[in-house]
Amino acid sequence: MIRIVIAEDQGMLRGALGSLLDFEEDIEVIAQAKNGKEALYFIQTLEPDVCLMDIEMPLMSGLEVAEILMKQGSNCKIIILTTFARPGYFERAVKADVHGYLLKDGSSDELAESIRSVMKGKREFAPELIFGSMKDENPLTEREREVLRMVADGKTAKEISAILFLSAGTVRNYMSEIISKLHVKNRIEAISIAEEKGWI
Amino acid sequence: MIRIVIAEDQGMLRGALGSLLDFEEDIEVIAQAKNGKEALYFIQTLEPDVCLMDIEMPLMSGLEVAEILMKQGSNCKIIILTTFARPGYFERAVKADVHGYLLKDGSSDELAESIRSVMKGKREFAPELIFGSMKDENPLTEREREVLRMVADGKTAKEISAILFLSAGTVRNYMSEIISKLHVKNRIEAISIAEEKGWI
DNA sequence: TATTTCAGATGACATTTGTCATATTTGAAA
DNA sequence: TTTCAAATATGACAAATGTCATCTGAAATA
Repeated sequence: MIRIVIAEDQGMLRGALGSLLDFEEDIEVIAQAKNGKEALYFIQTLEPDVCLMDIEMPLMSGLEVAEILMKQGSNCKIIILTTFARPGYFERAVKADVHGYLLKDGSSDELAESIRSVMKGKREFAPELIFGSMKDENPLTEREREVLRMVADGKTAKEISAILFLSAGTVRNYMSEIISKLHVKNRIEAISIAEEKGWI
Repeated sequence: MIRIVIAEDQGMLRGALGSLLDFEEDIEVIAQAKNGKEALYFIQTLEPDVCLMDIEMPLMSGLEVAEILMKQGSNCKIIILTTFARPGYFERAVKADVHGYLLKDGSSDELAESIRSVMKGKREFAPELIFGSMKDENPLTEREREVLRMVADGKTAKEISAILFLSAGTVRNYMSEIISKLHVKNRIEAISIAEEKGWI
């Protein structure tokens, strides 16, 4: 019997997947988490074989949970299940040594098959990701991402400079560099692109 | 037997809901649409009793489909099933005379109950919506929304003025007015707020 | 009819944003 | 050890953005 935990913040999908996977002869859904913290807790206390993990969840993202578990040397096999094929997310997931990265696009039958496959030690990655993975690397430095994240939050150069203890001019330079690197014409486009690619 | 069509672009949820609702004794899922156009086609040709409709879908939004069906005097009862409790969406849905507006947060059992209830002529609205509905009205005029949508798209005042045959100054005035109405400090915050509330 | 409202425009102004050249320091890589 | 990239800074400038007061003409409405 494969013991699994489902971590997914959208109630309807969480419930539906839970019911459907529980119908499978060899799979048992032992817990359902609605945010990252719950997921971490369930995995640490229940030690499931597999965790089906959404990325964008409240309190803690699925990627953060995977990274913590890796550091702790957990034996639970993580399968990321998400909507977006963002290269940034995928790369981070691979680095966190997840056993699968699937898109919320296939059927639940395929999902059950992937779970069995992962239990046998295989890795399951959505084909869309394999091709889109190596190209489209994040061209931004850590500092630039930090700045862009705050800009995306509506902060002005001056506010950011105060938070980061930089001069306002430096913050402007970063934005200029970001805009140039992303080949866009202003900060708003930069935000769109970076969010779309999962770079910030 | 209640004949239903499911319109939902996310494959996993569509499939899972389809399977689960089909397990119900009195419900038959006769078609699954993955975008608005398909949904419209299925409803017009198959004449289901109920359509479970997502809002944000490719090609045509669920709200557009509902509006078209109302104009055509369709008998199919529409139940909107969406993630966001945006007052803007809700208001539009009510005007399109939908029979239900539920959030993707409840369980699939509750969903089945709501479908039965709607078949009996009742209207099913998520309680979160009822309270959030009348307040938080969209303060923006049509023109302002138009401008803000383009700004959110990364366009500059000059580009927008060319598209709308306005002067660049007028576009700036609109943005100024928008920023003031939304009580924010710049265009980026204005975009965030308006998108969050479903105003653009 | 008189009044108000709305879309649109202008001009002036301050502020913010984006670009560029250039410089220093520091740590990592060759 | 030299070299290079990253982080930081400054100053100058152009362009875009945000604010305000004011104006017109058309449409709605009291």
